Amino acid sequence: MARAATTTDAFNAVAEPRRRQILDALAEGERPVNDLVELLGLGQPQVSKHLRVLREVDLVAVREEGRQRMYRLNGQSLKPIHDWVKAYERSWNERFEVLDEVLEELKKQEHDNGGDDA
Amino acid sequence: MARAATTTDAFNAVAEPRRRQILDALAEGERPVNDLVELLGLGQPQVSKHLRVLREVDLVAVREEGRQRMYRLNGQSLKPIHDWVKAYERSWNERFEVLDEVLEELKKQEHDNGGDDA
DNA sequence: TTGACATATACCGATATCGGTATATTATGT
DNA sequence: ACATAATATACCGATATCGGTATATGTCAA
Repeated sequence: MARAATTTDAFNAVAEPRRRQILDALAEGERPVNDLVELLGLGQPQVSKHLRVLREVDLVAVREEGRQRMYRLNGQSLKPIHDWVKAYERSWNERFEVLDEVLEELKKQEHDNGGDDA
Repeated sequence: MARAATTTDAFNAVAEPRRRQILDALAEGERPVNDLVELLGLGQPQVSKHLRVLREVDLVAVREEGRQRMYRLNGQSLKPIHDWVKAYERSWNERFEVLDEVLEELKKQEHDNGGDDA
């Protein structure tokens, strides 16, 4: 077995920085491939391949317009990632520190009351 | 060039589901390696290797205790991921829908006023 | 010191990747 | 019909990965 395919997950697809760059660009609106080629300074085939990966995990969608393919973002497919990291938010967010202190205090009081449940 | 090393990024490290599982387990508190081996149902060497990757991107830290290595979470290293996806939150969050409608309305009014800047 | 336990590392084979180059496909304009 | 533009696909070489197996390292206990 090797590493999981990039097309397995949003997690795997988004691990590649170029693909994150593409999503960031599309966040501002629909774009044809050549726009992205210029923006990334990467070869056209490479960009097309990255877009294929993003399509396969449903992070982007395409619309044909003449000989151009207009790519647009589908941010919803990032939700699983967001949901997962969100759970760790308290690790760095000061907003939770007060709450944590309160909980700690409650726990201490409970302990001071002794273990008897009567 | 090949795919970026798993130890490049939190993004790359976390793309592997086993490693996410490990972090989830450590979120509940410090654990020795063997605990994780049981939890994941994976070979001990494999777990050790996943832990190495997580260490290298600073997602976990170790503490020696006798012949055991107690691993603990360092959630702060997930912040870059959180920050990145957070920007896309409006794509699925209803909370933003009202705001988006307002902005859309403003844009329409601006357009109705005509393009002359006098 | 000898043996058992806990963990890390070395090596292997299979595989999917990434950028590059060349080429196929489809649409437009003349 | 022909050339050109926009995009997709095929092929290549290099590489890092993942699980598996075997082994090294270090610690405790008898």
